[in-house]
Amino acid sequence: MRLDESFYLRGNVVTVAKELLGKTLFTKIRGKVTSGIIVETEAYSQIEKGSHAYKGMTERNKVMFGPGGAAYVYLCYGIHHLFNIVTNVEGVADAVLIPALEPLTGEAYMLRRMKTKSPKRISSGPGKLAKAMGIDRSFNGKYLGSDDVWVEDAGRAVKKINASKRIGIDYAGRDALLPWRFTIQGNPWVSKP
DNA sequence: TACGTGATCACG
DNA sequence: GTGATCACGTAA
Repeated sequence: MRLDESFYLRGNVVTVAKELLGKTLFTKIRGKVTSGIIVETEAYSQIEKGSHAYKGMTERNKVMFGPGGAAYVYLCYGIHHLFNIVTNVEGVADAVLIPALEPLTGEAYMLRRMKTKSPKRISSGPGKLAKAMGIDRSFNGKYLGSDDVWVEDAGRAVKKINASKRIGIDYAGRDALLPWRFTIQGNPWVSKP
């Protein structure tokens, strides 16, 4: 069953980040459907330095200030696209980064996008995930109820969630230590710590 | 451990 | 305008 906006509009981004584990992310691009189980998430809140929204709204992050349930996609280091899901109500800029998933359907399409024949770790890392799923900046601002990108609850149970500090935000000082990275413990598709 | 790569942001 | 910076990935 497809998640609707009430899932994303909730006020606690950490809760939403945890509950996204085990859900299935889909994209459909020019008729090509790919999907994967979300095995890793990172929560970002407007009130801490790790978030793009910490210093207020800019042209890049304005989607984060809209209502939950939109995709926030941006280019990082000039090369990689990173895929986030905006949460919370309009005016509060919370978001969940999706760094890794376990391929489920359309793996052949993912391999072609990655230009590799090895199925291993094609989506373990935020940049690789976006590339494998065909996500680029044209997805920025798209609502997750659209026909291009959505999340479904397949009723998959998550046994144990592991919490750790988020990756790549050392500049955030004390906030870099927040244990807001969540992974499905033991899942081999989780990105390297 | 080093660095490619280009949009973005905070200055003027 | 311009320069520093950046929620990564890969090679070595």
